[in-house]
Amino acid sequence: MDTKTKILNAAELLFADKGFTGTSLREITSIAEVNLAAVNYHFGSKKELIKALMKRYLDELTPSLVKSLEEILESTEEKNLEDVFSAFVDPLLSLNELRENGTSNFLQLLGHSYTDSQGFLRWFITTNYPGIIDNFTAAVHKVYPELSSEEIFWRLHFTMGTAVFTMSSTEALIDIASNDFGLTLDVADVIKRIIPYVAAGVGAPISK
Amino acid sequence: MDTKTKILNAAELLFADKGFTGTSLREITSIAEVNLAAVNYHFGSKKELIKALMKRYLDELTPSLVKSLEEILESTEEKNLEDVFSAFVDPLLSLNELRENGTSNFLQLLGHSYTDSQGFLRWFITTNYPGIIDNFTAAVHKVYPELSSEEIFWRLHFTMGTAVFTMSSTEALIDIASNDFGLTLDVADVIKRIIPYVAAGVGAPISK
DNA sequence: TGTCATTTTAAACGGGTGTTTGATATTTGA
DNA sequence: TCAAATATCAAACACCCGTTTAAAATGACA
Repeated sequence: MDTKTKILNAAELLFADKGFTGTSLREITSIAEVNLAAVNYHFGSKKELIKALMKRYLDELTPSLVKSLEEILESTEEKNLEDVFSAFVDPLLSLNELRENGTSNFLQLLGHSYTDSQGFLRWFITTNYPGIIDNFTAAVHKVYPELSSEEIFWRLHFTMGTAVFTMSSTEALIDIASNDFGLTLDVADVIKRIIPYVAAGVGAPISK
Repeated sequence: MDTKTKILNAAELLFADKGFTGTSLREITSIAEVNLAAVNYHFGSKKELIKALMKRYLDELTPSLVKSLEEILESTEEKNLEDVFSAFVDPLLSLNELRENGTSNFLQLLGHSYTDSQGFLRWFITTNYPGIIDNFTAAVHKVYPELSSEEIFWRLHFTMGTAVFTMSSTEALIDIASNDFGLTLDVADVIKRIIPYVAAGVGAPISK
């Protein structure tokens, strides 16, 4: 495995767990078993490393997500909101085949992009806005025409909040679920529980 | 204003904006206009300062939330899920009267507790679990008896995710909403948009 | 007014941070 | 094969971190 990949893999592990500001380059290069200076040599800076890490997932996710949503848009069959969200689920779960814990790692990284440092959220949205948000808006509009695109925008972000937050705290929640309800759960289980929730949320009646 | 309060106010501002690990004691004491050593003198450590900051809100919020939920439990009138969530909204919005931007600050701090450092989420839940979660579960159970307490537990956490993440990114989102839809919004507007969403989410049909 | 506890202060402590340097290996292509 | 480009390395850079110290200032109370 080449140095760049070793760094990205170690960074993903640590960033997802401890956040961007909470993880040092020395921890990363130590786990990656490469020299400290390699990060700046290959990526330029810590900030660029973070972007490269997100890009590695987004390059995989965005096209399959766009395709999945377009299939709904072009389909002649009757579709409902759960179908629209299931269009999200398969591309997201396929990140698990790409890399171990790919799905939850990506969503946790996305969560840190929201809260860790100002600007990453904006960067994420602006570099992926047209592909994903427009298609999502169109797909929701198809199955729920009364909803304005403005309202869809908000409900999409509520939905992202739900997914991202849940994944960021999956470990703690699975632990609590096990202690209080005697359940053993994995990421796929949690996602299956989220779908009815967010589908109902996006499909909520329009308030005045 | 005494030193402790000056520190707490400055810490709240910075922690909410930049997270716990992203904010240094030197920034805090500089903005609070107190000596650097005052934090360790009055609070013991940075970690204890964070707990004191959360406690300042929770001492205010928990009793009024419990009371608000108990009113629904004891009410003989017919209640629906939107009523249950409105029970959350008033106590949350009243934090705005306690302190400027109190509501969004608290929710952002809560968000950082989840993602910033391992352990704070657990601390928050265990110190507030009986009061809030049990009452919420009972209130939801009253208006939606078919839902198991296990399912309610999950849907409550999805709801917290929605609220916490929306507030964590309110600034960016309000900005985008203004650019793309020509809207001017404040926190109360956003919360009003969230309620139908989360009420519908929690009230979603039970999946098999 | 003088004593004693409380609070504030400047300075230093030991250690960790991201980044840069210049020398040394390693790989590449003519 | 041998020079040129690429990659790795240990060491140092300048700076920021949370915490501690011991002296100075302030407060309360007899």
